[in-house]
Amino acid sequence: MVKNTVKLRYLVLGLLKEKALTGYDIKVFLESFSWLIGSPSYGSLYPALHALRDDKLVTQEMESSRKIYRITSAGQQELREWADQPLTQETSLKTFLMHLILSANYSREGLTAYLQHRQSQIEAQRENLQQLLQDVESGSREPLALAYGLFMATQELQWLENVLAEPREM
Amino acid sequence: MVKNTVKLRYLVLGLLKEKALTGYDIKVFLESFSWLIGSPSYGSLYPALHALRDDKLVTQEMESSRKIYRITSAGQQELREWADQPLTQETSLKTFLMHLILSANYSREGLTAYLQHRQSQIEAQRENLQQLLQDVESGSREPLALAYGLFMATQELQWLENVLAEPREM
DNA sequence: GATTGCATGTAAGGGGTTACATGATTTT
DNA sequence: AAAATCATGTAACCCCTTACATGCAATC
Repeated sequence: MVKNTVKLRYLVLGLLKEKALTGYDIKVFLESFSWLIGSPSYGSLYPALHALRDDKLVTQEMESSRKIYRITSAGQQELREWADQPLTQETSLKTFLMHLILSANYSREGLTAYLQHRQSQIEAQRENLQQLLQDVESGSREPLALAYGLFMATQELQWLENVLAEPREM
Repeated sequence: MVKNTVKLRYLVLGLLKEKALTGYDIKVFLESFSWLIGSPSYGSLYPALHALRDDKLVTQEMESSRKIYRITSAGQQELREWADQPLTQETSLKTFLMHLILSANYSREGLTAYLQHRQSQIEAQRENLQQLLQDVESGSREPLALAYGLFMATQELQWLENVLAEPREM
């Protein structure tokens, strides 16, 4: 039975927009980010490709015993519609990085808006973490996790500031 | 029907080891890290607490219309066994942060080993990202995601180095 | 010619989210 | 007394992982 695999669906579609790839290629590329967001298993990746093929959003061709997938115009259409969606509150790092991977599908304005949305969200959470860290002081809490969160929040804000300041980098 | 919710199970158990909490308290605390790893929904959190209670790993008491959960000695035992497990390859940021939150359950040696494991993993992936970024140069790839990954990898390595250099911080 | 890496796939089951529901307590 | 926040819960459904399985291609 063909399932939706919604998140992966658009990630895969976005990668195929850049370049025709095999399932294996996609897996290898996404492995580069596994320390951040993990990497999808073949058990989800291949079914996702089959579903995209069945929905005519990608084509599948054999080439020296490898299956090359190419995005169709219908696929590009669907990807555009997906990218145009209003952004939700939820922006875990995983979701955020996924959007960065698909950033080629955004207009510069859309991308800027997205980055700013992320920025304000992290700013708020950073203050919250700072407060929590002060509350524990010499307490028995989990200061390592709080310290890590605070550090990474600060660094990501730095990165966002740099990227937003230099639009040509986008 | 009571399901297992394995990952959450130990996260919750670890938080309860520090302090008696309600489901709501746990949710609010984990929300502090939502920009990094998301936050579990109540639809998974409450069933996880019920399962822990049914397994006698936590106790449940009413207190002014709130349900306070406390870890039992059986729960502490199970948590220790879980923390003693050999580490797997998989170390997404989510898994890593989860371990940091539970760091109070590790011996200093165990924690050091875990941090070093993470360190060597990120070092390898950082080199890989660097290579990928060079390969694209002026190409049509997803340089924003690669740049983000590389930046965050570098920063996390910095953090790990600092923490490992100052054991009293742990 | 055997081992390792490339490459693709399926079935069962697990762990989670979404959407829906409810009520108590505090604040305006 | 209305609105917002605190607080808990369930059921359906979804997406993904795990474990298993296969075969070709390249290298030793």
